[in-house]
Amino acid sequence: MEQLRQTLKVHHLRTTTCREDVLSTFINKKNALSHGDLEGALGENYDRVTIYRTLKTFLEKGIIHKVLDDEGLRYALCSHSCSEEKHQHDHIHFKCNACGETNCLENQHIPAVQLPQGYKPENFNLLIQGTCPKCNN
Amino acid sequence: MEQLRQTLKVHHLRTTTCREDVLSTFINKKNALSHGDLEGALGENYDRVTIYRTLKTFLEKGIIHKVLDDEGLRYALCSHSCSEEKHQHDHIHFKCNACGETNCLENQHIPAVQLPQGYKPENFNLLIQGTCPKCNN
DNA sequence: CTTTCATTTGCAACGGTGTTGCAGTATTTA
DNA sequence: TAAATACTGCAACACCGTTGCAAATGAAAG
Repeated sequence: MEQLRQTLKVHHLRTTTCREDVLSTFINKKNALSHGDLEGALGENYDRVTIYRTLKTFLEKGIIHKVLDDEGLRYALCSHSCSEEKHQHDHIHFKCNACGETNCLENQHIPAVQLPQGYKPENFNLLIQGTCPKCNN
Repeated sequence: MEQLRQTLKVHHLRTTTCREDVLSTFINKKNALSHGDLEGALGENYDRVTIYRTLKTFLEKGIIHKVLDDEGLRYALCSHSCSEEKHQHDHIHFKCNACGETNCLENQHIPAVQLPQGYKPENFNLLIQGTCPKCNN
């Protein structure tokens, strides 16, 4: 709770109940969340637009990052605290086709890829789809 | 032209001008296309909805596949003809942040990833963002 | 504690995306 | 050429994400 405020303060954001709630939702549910998920969880307390703006702000400040799967856009906490200037996201996301959850695989890094001449890579994003341990029985 | 019809026939689709035009657009422009791109190119001739349905049909038949980047959804031709049953897409997409184009890197495959216990992968999707050869000067 | 100022929120409205139902049209097959 | 089937266009709709503006809230200073 105090830690939430600390996180917001570090990123020069005012502490508001919406931001606290969104942030703690990300921390509690560990998987990636869509705007719709958050609206489902917090929608009675906050306006749609406010949640959109909160996500946008968190994105810009490097608190969360985008996660893409074939169904659309989600967001997940940045593990290694990213800054507004630098986002380093060469980690892997796993989407389970059974339960639908998408998770970051921490500590897993994307193996080096040999690109053809002239390509200058800056960001890597690997999405693996399949079945997760929970659903794999 | 005759080849287009052949492609449609192989997948048990009726040859219509819309399908021919959409397919030839994919073949001519080599990069991944969004629905909006196609609507821009063909929108005067066909209804929005028809283009959506054409894309959906091509997806199901394995003629095209989805390409995701942080701006949304695009589609690209399947190189190794996929079937309705099996889609194998362990190739790499490169999105240029300068010109905005997204391309499939043919012949490039995603290196093996060691997943934690219990994860059963089925599909791999690697998006690399950076600068492409055309823009890299 | 109160005042002030900047930031944040809620509301209303809007454009874009993608889907569905249905009637009419085009394509295939025989 | 006719009949059956598949495809298209139109209208309508739900959902996603954004913007402008007025009101409310938080931070900081007196």
